Amino acid sequence: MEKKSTFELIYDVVRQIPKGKVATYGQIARLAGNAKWSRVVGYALHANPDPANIPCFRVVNRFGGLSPAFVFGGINVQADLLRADGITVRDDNTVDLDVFMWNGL
DNA sequence: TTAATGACCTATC
DNA sequence: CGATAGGCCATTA
Repeated sequence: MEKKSTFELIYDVVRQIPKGKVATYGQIARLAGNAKWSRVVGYALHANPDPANIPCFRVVNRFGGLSPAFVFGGINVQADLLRADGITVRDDNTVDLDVFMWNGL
């Protein structure tokens, strides 16, 4: 039943995000293979069927701002998780992409 | 089945 | 340089 759907590709990229770094939807979409999956990427993370291996909290938009709706338990929790990874989360739940934007190994 | 929406980005004027 | 518009894929109703 699983045939490597777009979600799998997106999850695969998100899973490659190293600790202490964050990736953007567009970047993930690009690494996934198509730079137009940006929307589907957000959808995939929104579905987040495997939050255990899909740290959506490490995924931020182009502005470095986290999502308005978190699934792990609370958006403020995400900021805490990012901080636990050594990431600097701003007061507005924004991350410094200039320092943590994952290059995409 | 069709239609509409969505945690977005990129390109162009 | 700055701002606007459009587009693309998948999911859900």
